[in-house]
Amino acid sequence: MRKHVLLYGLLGGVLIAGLKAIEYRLLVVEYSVEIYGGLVAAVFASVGLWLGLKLTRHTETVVVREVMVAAPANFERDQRKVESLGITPRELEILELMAAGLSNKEIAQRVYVSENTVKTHSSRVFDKLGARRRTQAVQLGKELRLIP
Amino acid sequence: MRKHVLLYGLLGGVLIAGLKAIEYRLLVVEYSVEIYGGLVAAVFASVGLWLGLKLTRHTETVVVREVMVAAPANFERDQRKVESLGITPRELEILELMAAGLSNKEIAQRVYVSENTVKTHSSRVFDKLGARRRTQAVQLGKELRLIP
DNA sequence: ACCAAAATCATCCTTTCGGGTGACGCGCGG
DNA sequence: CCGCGCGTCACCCGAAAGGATGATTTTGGT
Repeated sequence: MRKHVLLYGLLGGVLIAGLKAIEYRLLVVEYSVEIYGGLVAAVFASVGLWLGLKLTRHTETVVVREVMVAAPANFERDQRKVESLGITPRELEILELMAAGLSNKEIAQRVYVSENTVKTHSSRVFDKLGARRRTQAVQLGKELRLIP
Repeated sequence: MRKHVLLYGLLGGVLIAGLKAIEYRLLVVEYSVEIYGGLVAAVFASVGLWLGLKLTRHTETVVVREVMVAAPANFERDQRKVESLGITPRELEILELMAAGLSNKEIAQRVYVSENTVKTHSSRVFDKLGARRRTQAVQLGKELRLIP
């Protein structure tokens, strides 16, 4: 800012000096006064305009417009809760399939493991979520933003 | 905008004329040239600066930031689907409690009926929804907007 | 290479679910 | 009055789910 003012003043001085020189050289020319008056006007107007623009260039008003967004469209897993509960990726996967309404047997076929394995995973999930039934686990999973 | 330009030009003309008059009146004064040059400079600089400010004052940058707003707050039951599926209010109630993760026994205690009754209700709901498991029924119920 | 976590599978046992069936009472409309 | 829809309840049986425990294999990081 101060730089601008100094520059401005300096520029003014130089201009005045220049004009003075011009004045003596163009004394013989008629309307020299108007000419250099116009010059001065033009230059300073330009500089002023430029300065004005410069000073307000970054005066942006940020308008935040809140938009209703379909909530279920963008689901973001709460990774912190997942970690704090110590739920593994596989367990999360089984939980999702449970939420989709699949039985243990169907889940087993889907992920190519034995039904026993699915039961183990689900048991662990229930334990970590504090759930006793799969419907409860699903409900908690959705509430805690672990699954969509 | 054009108004500004015209005003600017007019003001320039007036100033020039004024200066011309001043010039003749102050001919005797030394440095009259510098004085009115400075005047011109000052005036036009001011005008330019003012114009610059004026032109950019309302340069608002509209930033649309999509914000997640509590969307699931508004649940509207699809009454048409409820009727078309022939689901009774009581069945819907049991379905909601199932979705909350309650067991048949817990539901029975909650609504003051026997567990057998809850089982018949749930069986009917499964039949009407085409579900084989309660988790599936819950999933379908949410999908069809029968329950929140 | 080694350790810990994760994933896998199994077995035994209990509880819960779900299907099927039958029955009873109540209220409402033909 | 009688039928119908709804809500209620019961019994049986097989399937699915859940708890407890132990074991083996994969995998990821130091």
